[in-house]
Amino acid sequence: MNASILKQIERYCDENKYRLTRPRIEVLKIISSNKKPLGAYEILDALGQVIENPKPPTVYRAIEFWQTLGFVHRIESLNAFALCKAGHRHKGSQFMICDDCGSVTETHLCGLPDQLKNMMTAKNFTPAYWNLEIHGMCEHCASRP
Amino acid sequence: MNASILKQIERYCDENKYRLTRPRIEVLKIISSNKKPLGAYEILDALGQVIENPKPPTVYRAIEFWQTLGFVHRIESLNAFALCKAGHRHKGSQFMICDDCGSVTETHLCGLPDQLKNMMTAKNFTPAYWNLEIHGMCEHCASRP
DNA sequence: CTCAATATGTTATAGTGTAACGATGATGTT
DNA sequence: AACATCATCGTTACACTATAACATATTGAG
Repeated sequence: MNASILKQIERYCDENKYRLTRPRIEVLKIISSNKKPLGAYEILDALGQVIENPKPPTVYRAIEFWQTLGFVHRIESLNAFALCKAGHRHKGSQFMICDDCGSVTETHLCGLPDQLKNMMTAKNFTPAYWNLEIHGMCEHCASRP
Repeated sequence: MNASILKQIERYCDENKYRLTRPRIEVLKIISSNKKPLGAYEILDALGQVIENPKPPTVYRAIEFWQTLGFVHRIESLNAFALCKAGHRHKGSQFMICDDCGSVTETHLCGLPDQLKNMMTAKNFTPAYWNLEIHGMCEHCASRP
């Protein structure tokens, strides 16, 4: 289901001379094949079924690689990582996190809301990147008995 | 300089029957007397100068207490804690984090920007609380050679 | 005073992340 | 092809962040 995104990422790396090494590919596959964000050690466990006895740095390095390229995001309040489903780089991330079922949905604004932009301007703060994590209850969980 | 905020918090706890115990007070003082957010173990070190050989749970319990009341916020992307300078509870936090000097400024919107609210509505997501951390460069650092 | 609830002290350990270093593999140049 | 160079990897060891569990102490209500 995320095959097209993976293809897209693969092509992006080819075109831009980023090396698609074994641990990077496997880590990306693991992250992309999960609906929910995964902790680094969950990724490590999964990686262990594909690569011989991997160690934490292997996972963290791969994560960092994908994060730098913008294809993986870190959900700070969960210490977890998720695939970015937007086909482009972006400086900001917004997540809706259901505290009931644990599902995480990313939304793409591609820019700070005006109200916030104004606040930055007022304080002469130059934003580089940002992350918004909204906890609450998703549609599905709200409509349950 | 944060004396008035501390007084305010003290009164709030008195009025609402929240117990102001030694570790809670000391931890709050430590957090409030620092301009920058502190890590839990930095707080622990500081606490050690006031209380005999404190342990991590002592710090984490006090932090959790103040967090629940809304007087202390956790900066997720820094694993650090800061005093909330608003005299009221709020469901959302916004921080501007200068990656150059490490200063952190909290702003108070008291509500999600419309653009985001609309997105929640569209997805039928019920927000409970949220946290926005904007990294970048502060006024002071931007105007330096 | 006594009970129940709340908070603490303490030990131990779980969970998350990184520094450091040698080995390996890719790339470009002669 | 041989070499130099740089990026990546494997591995060990450890640092940092956070919590479970249980015994003890303190508080407030009846």
